[in-house]
Amino acid sequence: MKRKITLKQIAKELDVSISTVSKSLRNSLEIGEETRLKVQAFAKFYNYKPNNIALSLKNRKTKSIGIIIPEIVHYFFSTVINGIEQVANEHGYSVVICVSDDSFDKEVLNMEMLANGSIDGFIMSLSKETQFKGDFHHITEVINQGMPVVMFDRVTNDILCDKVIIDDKAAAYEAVQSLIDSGRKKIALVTTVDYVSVGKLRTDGYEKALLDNGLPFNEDLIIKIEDVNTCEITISQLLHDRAFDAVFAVNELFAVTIIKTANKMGLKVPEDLAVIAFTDGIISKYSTPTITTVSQSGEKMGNKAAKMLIERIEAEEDDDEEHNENYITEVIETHLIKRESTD
Amino acid sequence: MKRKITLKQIAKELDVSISTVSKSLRNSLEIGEETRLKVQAFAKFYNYKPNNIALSLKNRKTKSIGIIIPEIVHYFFSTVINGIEQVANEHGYSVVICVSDDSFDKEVLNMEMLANGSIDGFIMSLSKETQFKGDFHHITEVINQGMPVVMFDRVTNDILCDKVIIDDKAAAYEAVQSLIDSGRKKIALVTTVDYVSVGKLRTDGYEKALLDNGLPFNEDLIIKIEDVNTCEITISQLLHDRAFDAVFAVNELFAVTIIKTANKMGLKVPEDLAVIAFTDGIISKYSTPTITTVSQSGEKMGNKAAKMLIERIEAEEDDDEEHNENYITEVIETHLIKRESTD
DNA sequence: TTGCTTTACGAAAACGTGGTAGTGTTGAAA
DNA sequence: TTTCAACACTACCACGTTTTCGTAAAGCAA
Repeated sequence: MKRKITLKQIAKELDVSISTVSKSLRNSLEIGEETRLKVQAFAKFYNYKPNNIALSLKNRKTKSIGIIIPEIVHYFFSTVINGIEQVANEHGYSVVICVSDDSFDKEVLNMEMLANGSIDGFIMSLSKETQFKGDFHHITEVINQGMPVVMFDRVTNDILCDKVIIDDKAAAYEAVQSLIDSGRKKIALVTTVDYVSVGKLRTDGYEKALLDNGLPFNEDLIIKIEDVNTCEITISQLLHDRAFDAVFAVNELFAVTIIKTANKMGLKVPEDLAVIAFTDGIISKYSTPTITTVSQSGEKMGNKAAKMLIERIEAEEDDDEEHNENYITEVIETHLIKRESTD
Repeated sequence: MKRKITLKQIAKELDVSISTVSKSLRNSLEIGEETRLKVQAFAKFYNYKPNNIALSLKNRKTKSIGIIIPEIVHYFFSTVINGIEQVANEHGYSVVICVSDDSFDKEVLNMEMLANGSIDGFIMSLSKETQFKGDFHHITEVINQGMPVVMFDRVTNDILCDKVIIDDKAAAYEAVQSLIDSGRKKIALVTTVDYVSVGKLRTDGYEKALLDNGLPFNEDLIIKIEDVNTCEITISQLLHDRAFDAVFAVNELFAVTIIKTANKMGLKVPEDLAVIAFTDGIISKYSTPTITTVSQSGEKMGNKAAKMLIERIEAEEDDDEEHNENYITEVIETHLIKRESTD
């Protein structure tokens, strides 16, 4: 077991100075050819690689970016990570991932842990609890320290930074409109609790689509679910009353649960009940029937977010203390993927 | 925008030496109370936090662990990451994630990138290509440098290190046995190509269960699939011939595809065809019918792997250059989760 | 020989930290 | 008065790099 070799050890072994070794390896003309080649050969033999940590300290750049997300066992978030990782890798960056578990405290802790020099910038999606509390001091702090932050999906207007989102309202509008176009009149919305930003926006789009089509906006048809386990009971109640003939669910887990509940009650999808889900995940593709969804390319979001962050990071290098704050919000396109759960 | 404050800056500002500041903050008795409190107040005000990079360099410990996996948009792997992250977080470690994309080159590149001081140890699952090539020099190299490595799920006997696996053979045996117990005679195995270690082991278990029960082992009933898209065609052909009445699939994607194919052909699951899948994922829970699976707790594997790695890392600190090489292989328990796809 | 330029290398600082060893002052005991 | 300990703090080193500056030796012209 030989620990990794350092410049110092090479220098000692070859009886030259550290600087000579360093320069030889970077092919500096300052060093005579003989010495240079000797050093290079030696370094190659011992498989010398510069120590990243030392480089980070010197350059004040870690070449790694931090990702803070609410969950990782989650189709959408893992596609985003995938997207980030691709771009990061292309640019020689590593990604450090922290899971907030939708907890405010964990989010803060994780950010503090990474903010002390471990990374060059953050890409994050807010935890539910953070959105609920509306407390973003940890993010402000990081930004004030000059560390770039890009938020995606679950964002907030209270923080000025680059953002990557989808037009949740428009996407919801489009989905509901398509249900209306196929003749549905009583469309339910199954959503999360209000403080999750995207839930709110999707609700807005739902409402607008109804009103624009002269349909009544009925509060009773908005079903707010905190936990997917309580979903079934609520749904079956309403289905029993035949209160709606179509449903727009803000995620595919809700959607598949609704379909299963409907099936149990002898209702057929899509004949008796049309279903559209937000977020195109793996369940929608493989459930029976397959589910019509609003696609929301996590990979694209990740790509874009990583590009924006790296651009910021590398811009800072040049301008040095001169970062211009014209933050941009990128909107990723969505489209409706029609499958069997609608007609 | 104020950059993070350092000991040096505090020292300068308060006109004391850097050591005084450092000691004051660590509550050393060497420093008089007055100075100590003054420094602490100042540090608190400017929100001083020691720089992680400098600490890493000094301590030769990064407090982060590297994860190399073939895919991230993958239920099993993401649960493993989740498990690792939990334990890592508890112990004050961060996780750096690299995706090999099942490519040998990427795996090597990623490992090299992280091995130069960025992390204290690896947790990894081999890429398909690496298993195919049988080239593990990059791993040996890392281990020789004294960096602990824990492999999980897709492992190899050619590398000596700690491992976390499930007993693929026994689990497959159990699944097939349960199909036999329910009266099935013609059981097909839908698996991946041979070089993936787990695929091989599961095949072995399948074969043993058949032979132990006096059933013929028929090569024709082993369906090797490289790409899930080709699955449907092959399957429908065999189903058409009524060649089998039960199927054991090595992953849930294969299983759900088989069920859908069977349904299209008018076959009923489980009446006409019983299905068991390896790896309990989200699809099995939500497909129709829900799928009986061999649960393989990724989270537990992640927990265990992280614990083993951190133990190694922190053992090295003490023994220093004295690591004992009695590597262990931890076998995580599996069990059959019976759902609707079997009777 | 003197003075100047090249060549080829070395010393040292810097990045931020933390521990060990050292230093100077004060007060009290011998 | 001398000596010694306690106190309060500073100096210095190491971690591994890169880079700037310095300089000795050699070569060359005058």
